[in-house]
Amino acid sequence: MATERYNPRDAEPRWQAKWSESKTFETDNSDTRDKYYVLEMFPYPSGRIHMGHVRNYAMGDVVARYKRARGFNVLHPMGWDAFGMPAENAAMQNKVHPKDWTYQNIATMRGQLKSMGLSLDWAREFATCDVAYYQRQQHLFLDMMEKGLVYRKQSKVNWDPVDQTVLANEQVIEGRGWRSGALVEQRELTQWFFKITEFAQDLLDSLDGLDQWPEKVRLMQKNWIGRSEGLTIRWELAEASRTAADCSEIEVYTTRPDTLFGASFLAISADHPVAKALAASNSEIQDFCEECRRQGTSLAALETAEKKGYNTGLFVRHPLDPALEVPVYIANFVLMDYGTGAIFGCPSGDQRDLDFARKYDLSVVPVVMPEGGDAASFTVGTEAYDGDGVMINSRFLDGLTTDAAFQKVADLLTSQQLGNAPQAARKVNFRLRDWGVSRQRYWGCPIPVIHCEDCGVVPVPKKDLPVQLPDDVTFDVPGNPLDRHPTWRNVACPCCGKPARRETDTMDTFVDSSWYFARFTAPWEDNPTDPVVANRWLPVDQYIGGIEHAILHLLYSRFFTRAMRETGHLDLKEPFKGLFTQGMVVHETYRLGEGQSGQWVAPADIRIEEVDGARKAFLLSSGAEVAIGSIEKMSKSKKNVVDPDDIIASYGADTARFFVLSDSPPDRDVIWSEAGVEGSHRFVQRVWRLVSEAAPILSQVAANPAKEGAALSVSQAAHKTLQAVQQDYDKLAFNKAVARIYELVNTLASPLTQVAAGTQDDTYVAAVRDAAHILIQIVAPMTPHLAEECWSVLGNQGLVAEATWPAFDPALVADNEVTLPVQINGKKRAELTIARDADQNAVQAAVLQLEAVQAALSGSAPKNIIIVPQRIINIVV
RNA sequence: GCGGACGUGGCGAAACUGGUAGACGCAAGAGACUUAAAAUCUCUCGCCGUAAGGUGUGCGGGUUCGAUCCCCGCCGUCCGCACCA
Repeated sequence: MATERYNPRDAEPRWQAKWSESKTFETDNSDTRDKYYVLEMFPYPSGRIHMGHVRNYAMGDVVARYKRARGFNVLHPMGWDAFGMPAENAAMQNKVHPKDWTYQNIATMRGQLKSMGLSLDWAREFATCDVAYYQRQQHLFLDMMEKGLVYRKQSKVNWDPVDQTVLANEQVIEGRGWRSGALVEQRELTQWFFKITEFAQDLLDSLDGLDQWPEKVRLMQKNWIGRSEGLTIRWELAEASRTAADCSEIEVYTTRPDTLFGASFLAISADHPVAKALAASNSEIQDFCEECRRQGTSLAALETAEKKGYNTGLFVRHPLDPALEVPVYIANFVLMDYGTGAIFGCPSGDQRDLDFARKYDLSVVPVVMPEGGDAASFTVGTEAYDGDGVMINSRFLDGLTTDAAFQKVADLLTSQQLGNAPQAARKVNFRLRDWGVSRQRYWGCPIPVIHCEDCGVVPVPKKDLPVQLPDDVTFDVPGNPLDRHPTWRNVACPCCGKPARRETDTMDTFVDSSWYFARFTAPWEDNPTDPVVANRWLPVDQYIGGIEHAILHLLYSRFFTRAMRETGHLDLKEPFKGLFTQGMVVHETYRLGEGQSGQWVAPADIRIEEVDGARKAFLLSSGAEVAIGSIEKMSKSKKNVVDPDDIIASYGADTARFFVLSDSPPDRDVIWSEAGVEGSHRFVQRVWRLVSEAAPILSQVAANPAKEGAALSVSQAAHKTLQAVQQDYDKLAFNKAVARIYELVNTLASPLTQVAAGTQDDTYVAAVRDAAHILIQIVAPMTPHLAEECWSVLGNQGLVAEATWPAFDPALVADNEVTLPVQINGKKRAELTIARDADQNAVQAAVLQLEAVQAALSGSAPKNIIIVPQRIINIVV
């Protein structure tokens, strides 16, 4: 019987409309079933969705649909990370208002996402640039200010003098602004900061509890937070040095107080107060410090930068022996904002210090040798020894382990007085810095404060929120339009009523994405959250997104969750219980011509042929051969992009979804290929053909699995697959689920064809219908439109999207007989099929009867027989 | 430099963390149906060998009845951090 080909262009919009009409995916906060919150990282509205989005949202959608079928009350929302620079760049280039540009992009991309058939609750959609959203963000900011989690301080920034804006480190390329190309200056600006360091220890400790996060991400965060335990030690300046330094001591942070007797110099940062004091009266020092500051802008230069120092002529006294005097250098490798901006150098125990000492001819005293070494002969030449070991040349520390020496020095110096304070203090240090959120830009959330000459920094009263971005701005002049707006920045002080001015900085867009997951739980609320509702929905059970957000976004969100707890908007610490980082979608590249004159060619403009067993690419227009290049992340510059719209238009959303979930494990990159997509499309068509051809007969019999007879194997295959796919979905192993489903379709092909031919009895048809239902339900999370179409053609009422997950029959899943591989000396030589519950003796007796075994033994007794129940038999001869 | 991950057919991969290596898909080849093509269906497909058989999970060792999996030493690829005291 002939059926029509499955036409996704007809079926997909139809089912999307149906889901929308019946509000299938709108979530009710008052539903009392167990909750499940699945969230994919929301997109930046750049203009169009790309394949990476398709993969990300397809994965989330499988989870959402699967959990819904399993009976959970699922929250699966979507929104837009809508503030940020590209909108301003577009404004400058194309004279379009950032707001218009952004909302137009959102409209386009919303349409694209809807065409994917995602089971999203669109009723909760918002964009972070919606006034309603950023008003609540300002509310949070004020609450955090009140709790002391927000403060202002002077901070060094990369300043682009042409664009008149602050640049992020990654926007500085070889010391120049990425847009303007101007030499970037280091400027001191007063900036707003979030006190993320307040939670440093907790952010670190809690990582242990995030057992559903990738180990890799936890490790990255751990390193980023960078906890170290050490000692701050005060070094007294020699009398003669005090006047020039304008102080009497230098404080140093060290994690290796055990190596103190190896100290041969002190090095301070160019920004250290002592360096500044010296520079004031010495132009050479001033020049050196300037040079140190300049090198800080170039990332590449840092790697190879030579270790340079300037001998200040100052001396400090050794804390363990005042008679020892140690020279003080200004060094280009010492950072002012880590530790105390000053270090002591122990050349024998640190490669960098050793290089420095060799360069400036400072003494190198080995103080630690590896355990079991010989103290008399141990020397350090060109390689420092920075491991643990035994103390030498360290007077009263000699013979101790590094660990014991650390403790002994720490105890001694913390109880020893210098002046009227302890000479040293134990100190835990973090690499993590406070989060600077000020951006001198228009398209962001305005920081809700007012600067008054009399009252200082005054928070905007909550009743006056939102502080709304003015629409009448222009981008024809560089700099922040808010800063030069004629009226917006002028405002009366909320305290004294005198003329004052608004803060014109806006917030880093990472702030916007640090709490959107909480807002989704009640996006209509007047307050940032409804704490009762938010606490019930959070944490997000499964968060899915790119590994590129492993550190910043996830760390900031963890911080915000803690801050929102302190301000009463939430009551939990960790926002994301499960995290999954998906791989990219990559594609071959094609290049016409070589070297400089070469041009990238889009996949759509070529055809692939096999010539003498080798794949070759040819230009469609001219037939010219095109070089097939490496497989890389899809990018506009390399033209190796495939537009999801095109794919959906020609193959349908189900094919696109199914393809991005097949083949590669979801955390690895998947290679987009035309052949692969066609394979997925063939699968979709095949399922439809098999089911629809059998449908007229299947629909006349109620589904019922077979317990015996001809259809038993059909029912067994279906129920086994059901069990396996269920486990795969639980582990997000979509590629394995796909393989299982292919297998099931292969086994059902013949039974379905036989049913269609009308050659089978009712019992058989009932079993096949049961199997078909299982197939439809297990593919439904991946190819939901196809599933609905099949479901309906079988005459079923209601939607698959609303159907309960089928239960597998344990009796059909367990085999009565097992086939065991039989090894002889570890190599497989035979198979033995035997009752599943056969005991050891029965197995042994049976295996010895096997021809292959008898041949191997040739009459003699086996040396050993290993029987692993239901696994394997190994006979050693 | 430090930290981490990975390495399996022509390709993407699987193998219940010690038990039949290569499931499933892609590509390729042969055949059936067709006037023909597409679609569909059947079969073959790690390597060497006509075959029996041998061999095989980056390379070299080790533990074990048995190793893709555990241990030691190399080689290679990718990612993160980067003067952090």
